Amino acid sequence: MNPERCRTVHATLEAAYGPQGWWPAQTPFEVMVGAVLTQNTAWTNVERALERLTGRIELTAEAILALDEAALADALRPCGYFNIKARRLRTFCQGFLAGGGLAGLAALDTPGLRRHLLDIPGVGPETADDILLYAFERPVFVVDAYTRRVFARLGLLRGDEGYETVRAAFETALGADVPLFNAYHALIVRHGKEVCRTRPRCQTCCLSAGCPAAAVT
DNA sequence: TACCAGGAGAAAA
DNA sequence: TTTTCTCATGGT
Repeated sequence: MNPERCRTVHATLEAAYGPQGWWPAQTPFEVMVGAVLTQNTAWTNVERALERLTGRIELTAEAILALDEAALADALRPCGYFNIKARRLRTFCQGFLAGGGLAGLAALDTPGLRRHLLDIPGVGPETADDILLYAFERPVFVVDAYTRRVFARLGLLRGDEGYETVRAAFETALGADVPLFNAYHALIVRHGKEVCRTRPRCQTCCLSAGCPAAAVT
């Protein structure tokens, strides 16, 4: 990843869309719950599920674990995959408490915290990195499907690289910069929603004249 | 009607 | 080891 072009893409997206103010949550724990619920799911549906859940219980690991799995799944119904997500959310809460809760996890260094999160069934690389960056403010770049799609179209990625390869490429190009990582990932998602989603199978939208990112090519 | 969404894990090849 | 399948509601 060419560092200069990597920064140019960010500047171009920021100029096009402005600050995104991520993550849309009130507390670090809400970030974590949202990160699990948003797996392969539109955020608007996650919001519905969070509203249903917080309408029934306090949003704490203890309260979630006190709810039986069927009741939890019912609350999560609007965000899809509700049976799987109920199980994953309960498992996550167990891992959260086993790690000493917010304070215990915050005391871990970033590699240790990442390992702990990845050891929790249902937490993959992207979910772990969402949590690291947006809940714990650690300098970890979040890679998602939009990142691959946009940067492949820009010719900055092949598109078939492994998760860790892409993450390392961004972190090397940009240096450890939490506010930048926070803003950049949010802008990529915004761009994906605004442009790529309108033409999901289009391979060239980021190269077209109407695309905000076209200026970097 | 068909496709996709801020993935992850199990099963099959 | 790599690819394919499953999970599921809601918006476009």
